[in-house]
Amino acid sequence: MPTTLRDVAQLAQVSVKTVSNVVNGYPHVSAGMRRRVEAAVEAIGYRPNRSARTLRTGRTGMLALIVPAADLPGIGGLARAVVRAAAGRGYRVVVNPVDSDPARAAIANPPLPVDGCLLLADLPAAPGVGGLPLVRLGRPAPGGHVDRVGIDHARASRDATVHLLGTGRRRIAAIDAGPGGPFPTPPGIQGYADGLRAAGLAPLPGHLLQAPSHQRADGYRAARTLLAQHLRPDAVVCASDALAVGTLCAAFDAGVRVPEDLAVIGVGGSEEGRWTRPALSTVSADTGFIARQAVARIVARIAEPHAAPVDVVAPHTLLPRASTRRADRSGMLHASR
Amino acid sequence: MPTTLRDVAQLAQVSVKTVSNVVNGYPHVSAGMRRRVEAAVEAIGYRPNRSARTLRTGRTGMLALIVPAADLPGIGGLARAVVRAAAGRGYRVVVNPVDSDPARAAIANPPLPVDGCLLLADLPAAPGVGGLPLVRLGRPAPGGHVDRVGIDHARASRDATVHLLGTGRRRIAAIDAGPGGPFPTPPGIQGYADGLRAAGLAPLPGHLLQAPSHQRADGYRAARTLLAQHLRPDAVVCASDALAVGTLCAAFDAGVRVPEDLAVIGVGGSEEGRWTRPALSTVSADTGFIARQAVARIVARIAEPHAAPVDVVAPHTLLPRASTRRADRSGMLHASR
DNA sequence: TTGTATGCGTTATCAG
DNA sequence: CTGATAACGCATACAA
Repeated sequence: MPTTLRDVAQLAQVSVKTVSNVVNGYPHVSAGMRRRVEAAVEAIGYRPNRSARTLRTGRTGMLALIVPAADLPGIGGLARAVVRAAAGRGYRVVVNPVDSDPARAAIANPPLPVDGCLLLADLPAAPGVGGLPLVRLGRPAPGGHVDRVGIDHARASRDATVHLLGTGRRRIAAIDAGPGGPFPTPPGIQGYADGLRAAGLAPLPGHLLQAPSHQRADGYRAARTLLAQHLRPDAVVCASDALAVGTLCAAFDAGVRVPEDLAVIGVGGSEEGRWTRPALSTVSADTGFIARQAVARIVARIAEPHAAPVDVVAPHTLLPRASTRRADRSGMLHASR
Repeated sequence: MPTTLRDVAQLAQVSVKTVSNVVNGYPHVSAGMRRRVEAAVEAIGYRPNRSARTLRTGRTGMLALIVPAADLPGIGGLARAVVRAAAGRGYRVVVNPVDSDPARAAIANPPLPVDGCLLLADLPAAPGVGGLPLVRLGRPAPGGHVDRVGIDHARASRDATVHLLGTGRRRIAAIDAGPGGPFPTPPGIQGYADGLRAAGLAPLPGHLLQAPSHQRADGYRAARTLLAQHLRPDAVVCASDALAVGTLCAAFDAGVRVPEDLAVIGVGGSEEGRWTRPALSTVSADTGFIARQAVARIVARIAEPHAAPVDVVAPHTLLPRASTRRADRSGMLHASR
């Protein structure tokens, strides 16, 4: 027994069009009429039928935020930021967790009645798949020309590396993750190597790891490998906070002290990193900025589907915390100053 | 230029009805016809319009999972479980993060075109708000008669308390959280007190804390208060993993060793609890069970809106990890064994 | 087994 | 400023 526009019209003794006008805030309605209709709406408890509205207008007023289904640090914070940013522009957001593998299908098969998609995570996705406007969050798509909003991961890694160098570390390792396919060099590794080179150093053999994905367990495994090296690193740059959390655990389990024996830094600025002990140093992405820009992008893309793709680089900030604290009394080889 | 059923019909030289039949898997269609139509569908790239379908049938095939917008441990895992369980019954799930305060409005104002809502978190919600079928996940609603699926929190707390007693702890404190309003005694506190009583003990004054909400920071603050007590507890039962993570951090920052000086246990069985150090002991809820039952409940509720509300109690398991490990050599007062 | 016709609740076009 | 009316794309009762 859903109540319709006609019911309201009947009760208020007006036409459907008038009710529609009132409901949609059409300006040219007399005040008296408006109040009469509003009273009827209230009395009968009318709620517009979104499906009918969508069918008619072709717009849903909803955006999908597609995220990996795994329980990863940082997703919650980004989701909240996106919801807020979208609300400011009259859009609702639904979050759509997808398993990493069938992801392609989930996107290609436009499952949700939405006006556009925000795609988080390193999911493979051709531009405009499903015919839906699409904006990537995070890393740029391997080859495709798609709108994208995110930090410069190479620079983030470089900044992290420089930070570690500044605290006296010299044997710095790196863990990146993601689909390695079309990438010549993963940006995390690239920036790390740049940072090292700028200091006249070079990555040691076996100090560059590429994990399959950004799970804490991937970071854990990679870190174990690292810590088993003959020349054990005294610091690790992780491409995400998830990897860094895994690294922290691996160090603890191996009896390696953080930050005394090993400094660890992540990328993302996730909430979870504030709640590890030692607290996790991280290169924090400005999620508010990313969310606002992403929403602005997708809105623009919806309006102008064939415009040239834009790449928005979000600012990042290094957040030094306990996990990279300078290790003054440790037996470091080249401790500076 | 969206392609419609008519376009397909025209191309395949059949009626719309036939195309509809094929698309919807109607059994009585000749094989040849089916293949012809399918070819046309493929050729033209037809995708059914969900809004039109929903308008016609009144069903969206979607469920909303309403969660708190905060970045909390455990939500991701539950969301994944719900998505899977729903997929098994032909439903898609959209996750809808809501800020804790305007939550009421977000629910009352049925925002999403869905057939039903699964409501996580301790949001206040009258039964059938928004006219949508509703199932609560987690704690039972204060007074309302609503379907609900979740563990028995009192028993979970009791089990946790008994576990701590079994490891030799005697000065056990408890931290619960949530809207305290209509609750006579929060279930977490209740079960904890029961467990203590069964061992002939009683809660010490100042050892029962009620935090405003299940944030890590709430746990942190409560734990600080606890650790500042004259008679410092040697164990804490937390009503959620989020509170427990905060407690872990508070202990670390205060120089209190876990588990030697303080045992900590949470409730939830979240992924994050596996990645703290020491790893967090927890009373793990069977999320798969909860998700399946919740979906079964909401499906039943959609079919039978006026049936009597059901309360499904999910099984829980105690997962002992390092954070409650028996402290053999510590200076405990009444160490048993 | 397949085709025709109707209406789901809205918005938009056009007169009044 | 307001009212009648035609789509929007689909599923279904009914007819063939």
